[in-house]
Amino acid sequence: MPDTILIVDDEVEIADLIDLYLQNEGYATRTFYEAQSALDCIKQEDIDLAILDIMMPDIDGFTLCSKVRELRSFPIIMLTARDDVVDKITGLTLGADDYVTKPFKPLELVARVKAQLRRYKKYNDEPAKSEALIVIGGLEINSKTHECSLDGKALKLTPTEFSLLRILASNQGAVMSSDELSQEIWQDEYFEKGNTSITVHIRHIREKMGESFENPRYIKTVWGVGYKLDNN
Amino acid sequence: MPDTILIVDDEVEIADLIDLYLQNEGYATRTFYEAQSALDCIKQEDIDLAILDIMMPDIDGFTLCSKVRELRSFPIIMLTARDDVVDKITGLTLGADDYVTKPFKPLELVARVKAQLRRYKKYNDEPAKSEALIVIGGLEINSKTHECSLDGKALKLTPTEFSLLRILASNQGAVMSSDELSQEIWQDEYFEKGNTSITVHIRHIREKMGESFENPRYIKTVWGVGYKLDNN
DNA sequence: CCACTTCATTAAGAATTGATTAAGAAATCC
DNA sequence: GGATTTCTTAATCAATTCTTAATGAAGTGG
Repeated sequence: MPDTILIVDDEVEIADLIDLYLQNEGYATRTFYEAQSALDCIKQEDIDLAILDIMMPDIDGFTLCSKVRELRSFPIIMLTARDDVVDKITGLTLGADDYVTKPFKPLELVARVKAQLRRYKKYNDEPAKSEALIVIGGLEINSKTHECSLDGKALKLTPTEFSLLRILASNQGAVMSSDELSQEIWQDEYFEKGNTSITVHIRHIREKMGESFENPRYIKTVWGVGYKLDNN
Repeated sequence: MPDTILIVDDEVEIADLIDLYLQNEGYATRTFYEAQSALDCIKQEDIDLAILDIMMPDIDGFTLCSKVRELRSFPIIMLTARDDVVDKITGLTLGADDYVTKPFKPLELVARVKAQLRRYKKYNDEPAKSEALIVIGGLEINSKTHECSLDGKALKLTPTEFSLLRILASNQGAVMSSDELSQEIWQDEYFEKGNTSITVHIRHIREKMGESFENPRYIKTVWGVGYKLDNN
């Protein structure tokens, strides 16, 4: 039995586009162009994941998200028009599990749907990128407050340094190449520049963490491959 | 087996340029200068990613994109002449996954191709995930963390050594010639060099595993043929 | 047993890769 | 708009890693 995805977006073409893609991937879909009937649907049917637009005429996505959360605990992915940080933080607080900004790439959305479903079904799976608080040994990274501390002592990181560390931490143990890291940090803009600066940022982070390249406690260099962060 | 990239652009030089670059990267290519035969190709062959020009005489790229999407769900990268925001939104809505504006830097396009394929495969290649950890007897190879251990004791392998061992392990029991191993490790660059160094790498691995050539526990030499890894 | 092939071993230098540093761009903040 | 922070670039340096080539040992067939 395929997973059922709920789609709510007042922009008909967008909703239908998502619908098409998810159906092509073998999911069952329930598509609504306004919030109220979507809510009714949730009460009656078994939904595995919801994709909610934030900007909607009758109810805004945040309210809808809250209402859904009162009823169910399946993953929620929010669609937002711009890369609005405030929206992002608010949304995560309200119970959304992931964020996609419009205009989005359909296959990326599909990928995130798959990722969320996988994570939801297997609790032991790696933590999601949107996980607010990541703790690895004495290292704490709070995406919500954008704070970071090592052994209880606050680390003052620049934006790029923070992103880099968060990405490494949320893929704990996994080796990531400079290419992958660049792509994660800068999304699409990265192609216009090289990725040599990753090593510099790594160095700065290590410096602030009091780590040396020869004897790292957290950030390890894997020669010829990339970097990884773990607590071994 | 390399990924196959479909290229459609009525400007012959552009199409051929892209073709050349992608072939140099080891991709298989199908290049067309008009849309119709490209569509036929998609129906018949296994394509992993498409690069479509927007401005074309017979069908415009948007229409082509939609038609492709009705059939397949691999990533699509669109080429646009101007940096037109409206086009971008429209294109993404229609199902393109990325955008490159002309004139573009060939290596940037290549980078985007790689990025899209990586993202797509990450969520669509189940086998890749399950192969992350290979266990043969007391030998453990973790591709994700790039760690390797024998009887619980960590082995510190160089990149090439790791690749070599991983390839042998993932073809457990099968004899592989030096040629095959070279090809697997270095993909296409391998033709530029010989493959005599395989024996040296094998030796280093054996040394680190505490194996001797006369009495190997895992890596066996098959005279006149190659090497194999098993637990007999 | 002897030529011939194939693999093992070794060591050196060539090539690659990451670290480090500093300076100039770019972005951000007041 | 000027000052400050942050980021990127480029050049140099240090280390790791790879390849080559020479020599020796082991298998193979006559």
